[in-house]
Amino acid sequence: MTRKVGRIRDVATETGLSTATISRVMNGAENVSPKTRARVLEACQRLDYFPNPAAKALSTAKSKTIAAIIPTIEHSIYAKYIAAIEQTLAKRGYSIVLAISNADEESELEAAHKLLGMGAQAFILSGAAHRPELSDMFIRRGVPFVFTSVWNAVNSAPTIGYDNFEFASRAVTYLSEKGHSQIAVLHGPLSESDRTRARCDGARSAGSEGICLRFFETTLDVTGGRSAINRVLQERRDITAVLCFSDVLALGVYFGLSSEGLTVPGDISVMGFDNLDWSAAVVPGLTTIDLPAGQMGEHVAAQLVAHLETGTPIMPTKLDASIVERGSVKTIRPG
Amino acid sequence: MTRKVGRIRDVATETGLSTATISRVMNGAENVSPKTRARVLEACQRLDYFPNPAAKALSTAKSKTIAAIIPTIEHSIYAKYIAAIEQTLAKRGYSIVLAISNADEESELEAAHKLLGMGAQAFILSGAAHRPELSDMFIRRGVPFVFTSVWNAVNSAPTIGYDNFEFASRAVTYLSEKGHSQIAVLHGPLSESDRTRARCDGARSAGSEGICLRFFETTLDVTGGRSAINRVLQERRDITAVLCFSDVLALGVYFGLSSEGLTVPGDISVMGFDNLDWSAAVVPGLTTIDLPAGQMGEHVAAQLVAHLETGTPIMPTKLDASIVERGSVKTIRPG
DNA sequence: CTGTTAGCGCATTCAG
DNA sequence: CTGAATGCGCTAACAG
Repeated sequence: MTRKVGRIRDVATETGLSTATISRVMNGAENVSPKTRARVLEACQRLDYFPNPAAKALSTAKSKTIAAIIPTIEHSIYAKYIAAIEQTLAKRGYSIVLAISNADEESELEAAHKLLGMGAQAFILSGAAHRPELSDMFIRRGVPFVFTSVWNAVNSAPTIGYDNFEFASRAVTYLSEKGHSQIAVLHGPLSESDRTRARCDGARSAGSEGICLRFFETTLDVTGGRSAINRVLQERRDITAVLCFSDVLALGVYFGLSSEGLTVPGDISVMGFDNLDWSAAVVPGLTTIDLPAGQMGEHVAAQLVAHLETGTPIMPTKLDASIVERGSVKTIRPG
Repeated sequence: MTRKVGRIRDVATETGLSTATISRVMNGAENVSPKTRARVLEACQRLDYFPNPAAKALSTAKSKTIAAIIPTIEHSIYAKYIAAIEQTLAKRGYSIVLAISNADEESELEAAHKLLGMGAQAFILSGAAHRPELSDMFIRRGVPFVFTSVWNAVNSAPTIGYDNFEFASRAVTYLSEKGHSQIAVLHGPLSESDRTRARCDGARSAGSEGICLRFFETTLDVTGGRSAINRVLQERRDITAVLCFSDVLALGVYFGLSSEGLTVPGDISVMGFDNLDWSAAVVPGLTTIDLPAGQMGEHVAAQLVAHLETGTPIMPTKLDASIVERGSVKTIRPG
């Protein structure tokens, strides 16, 4: 078996030029005569030459790779987010290396270690709860990082995300304006996500004015939504609306309700969180908060690349979301 | 600003040892005295030393990185698959770099180029339709690659996946055994996926024996399922079962049917493909094909790493799937 | 058990 | 516009 791939030196001897010139051509430097450039390009083609990534990275101290550590990829909202990051990065010549922490701070730290050791130039994290060593590590090494999916003005590290507290509060307000005063709030495991905790707090903050909130924790999937709504029905038949902190939960509620012979919004109103791609297609269409997951991904990716390339400081960014009104919430008493 | 990170040489001078010894310690070589090892480790800690990934990669010609190019990440089935790959690779000290091709062969080729230039040591592709240059490129460079999500015994490249043709055929057979002879088949865009084409062919192959199949192409999402079932109802009121080549489509069918006042499986039986995590939670539970997405991810990742580390040849692997029977398919005339 | 010596493949001065 | 020389940080023989 002959040598796997050509090296810059092969191209140099082949063309009778120096490696410096080849390098110039490969990197699109201006100061190369068109003739030479053409000759080099032709030889590269012929020898199937491809600059060695490791050598290049070593020489330039740039791997063109950005790491993202996410709690899980199996919730569509994260899939959308990752897709946006990848597309944005790709457009700028960067790649994304992925790690999944399973919402565990320890795994997150380990993953960060590993990805640093893989040459990631910057990090995209999720949420606000992390091991303190995490930031320390990035700061010591001068590796830029940003937290997403949350918004925290006073955070020491830049944050690009949205205010979960506010969104939840807004959702409750919306529901109360529709005349609902007995509201069940369905949410995922509090222990796993600071975003969930923030949403619960936000809901509570809006709920104090004469409307009664009941919280139900469950697993963050359709099955969880179903079992939670069953608990709701058992405990509180006076509930008129259920706010789900994920559309996935809402879907479970739809089915749980229908299997009890109850209809949405006739018997109970349902509101979601996320605005997943199917939220418009269910019957009735799900009224939900349109989380800017895609937009967030684009923002983080774009800003991180800009920072890496030109030193532009990373701007803490607070993304907004609106409530998309569809058919799942009924007005109980007008005005 | 002082130097970002310590280098091996710093640790060497700090401890009064040679870089070779430091390197030995960092790589867990046996032939280092415990005392020396401890001293080195301590110094690494203190100097916050971390081997430079690029230098290491250059020296060893190993980046410990594997690339996956997928058509889309927004279908849960792929998310599950990616998660499995990531977890398996992580356990073995490898990372996954991701690219999304949007089911476009041209983008796929570009992405492969880019990821090669990032130092990926192996490639995980999806489907069987690719630009011929793709394989050429990998072969020339001696970069291992495998195709997934499909099964093709005669493929030149190793394949780890399942037989879409067979699964679809099996699904139709299942339905016909339940007494259904007028079946609508809902599928995504034929032009975008060879797996979809294989499934259609498979269904057709099983359909020849006195049962009538009608194919409906639509977009591969819940909305697509809804609109397709409407077309079905308009064109063929004699249909008793609909086979969806994705659970996502089936969900749309559920809602489309219910909004027409039809019930599953009372009026129409529905069968899916994928067995997504919510398929058991919908009402009625969705009878579907349990695609081994997670298993497939583990297999590919494990085999690729084994091949990279020990040269174990990659075994073409055909994964099986079973039909999980839940409540969405009714028996029309008993056995 | 530890040190010395070469590269790995490329980018980048500095000359010319 | 092009070439020669040097170094990026680490691993891997080869000595001792």
